[in-house]
Amino acid sequence: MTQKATFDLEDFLPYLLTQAAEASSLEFQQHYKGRYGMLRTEWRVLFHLGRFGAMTAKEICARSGIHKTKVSRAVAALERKRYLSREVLETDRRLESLGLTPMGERVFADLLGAAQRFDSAMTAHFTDQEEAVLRRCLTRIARLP
Amino acid sequence: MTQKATFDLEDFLPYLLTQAAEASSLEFQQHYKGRYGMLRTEWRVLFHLGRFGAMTAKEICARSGIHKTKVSRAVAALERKRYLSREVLETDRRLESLGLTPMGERVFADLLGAAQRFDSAMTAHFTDQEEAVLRRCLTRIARLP
DNA sequence: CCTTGTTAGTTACAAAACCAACTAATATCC
DNA sequence: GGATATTAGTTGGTTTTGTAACTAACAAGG
Repeated sequence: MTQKATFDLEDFLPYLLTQAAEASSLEFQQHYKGRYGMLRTEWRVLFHLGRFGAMTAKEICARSGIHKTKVSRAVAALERKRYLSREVLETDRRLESLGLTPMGERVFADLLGAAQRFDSAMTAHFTDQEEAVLRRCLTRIARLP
Repeated sequence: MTQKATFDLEDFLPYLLTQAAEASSLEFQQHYKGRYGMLRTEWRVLFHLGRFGAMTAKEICARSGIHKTKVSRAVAALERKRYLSREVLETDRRLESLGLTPMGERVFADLLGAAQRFDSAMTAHFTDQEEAVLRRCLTRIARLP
């Protein structure tokens, strides 16, 4: 990219990314927070369990990159809401299999649909080519370190 | 974009945006946090003052979109660090002109350089065309609501 | 002027994130 | 087999954020 004479915060990619992320996340919050009183980490944990089936907290951490303390609190919150149930594994009693309850499954189905529609509405602003580039670049940035 | 059969969290744009934003922000944090003990809002306020010169807190809010309570706390923190000084305006004594001290200017110059290098290093992973699309899409998303 | 309304900025309190220490169960190694 | 180390998950204490109420200065209408 040709170098600019001035450098504003809007030219700084981490800033641009943060602004875009906040704008889109805030809007989608309405669905999981407004309708189900869930926090973002709870929604993400619910998603993983709904999408991939029962697993341990450790596996959720590995898949999502969320820290174990956040997962632990999200699991406790989802359990209080009766969206999730635990079962200690007899093969290794440190481990708990975490699974969605029928109610949790219904919430997941609802939020999954909302997420798909939200995503479609967002990408409708772009051409197929733009969207492909956007997703590719974001994926690469997310894996940078 | 052609519809996918399955929908994973990685396909959800707000999630992808958040992951990319966190990855890039975390890395750049080292500069302002590691070297100067600053929080992100402090860095952003410092940037605006360095880039555009002295202004009131209200103007920082308008330019940056940061809420006034966060600006208020960031200003107080920057003042404690002696990077910023205030001057009550006699024309309207509710207003304070906020400006960087010489030390604040030095910190700004250092961080500005770091930001430019960081940005260049990031965009080096993309073609000019990809970068243009990326920035355009992000800007549009950031202004969605 | 002098009540009423607005604006700039701060502060107080509650919600949430962060980090580090902790418990309980299992694995390892002599 | 028993001390030591690891691993899964939780909890406590501190920082940071968010929200809403607050103060001080100015503005406007009567």
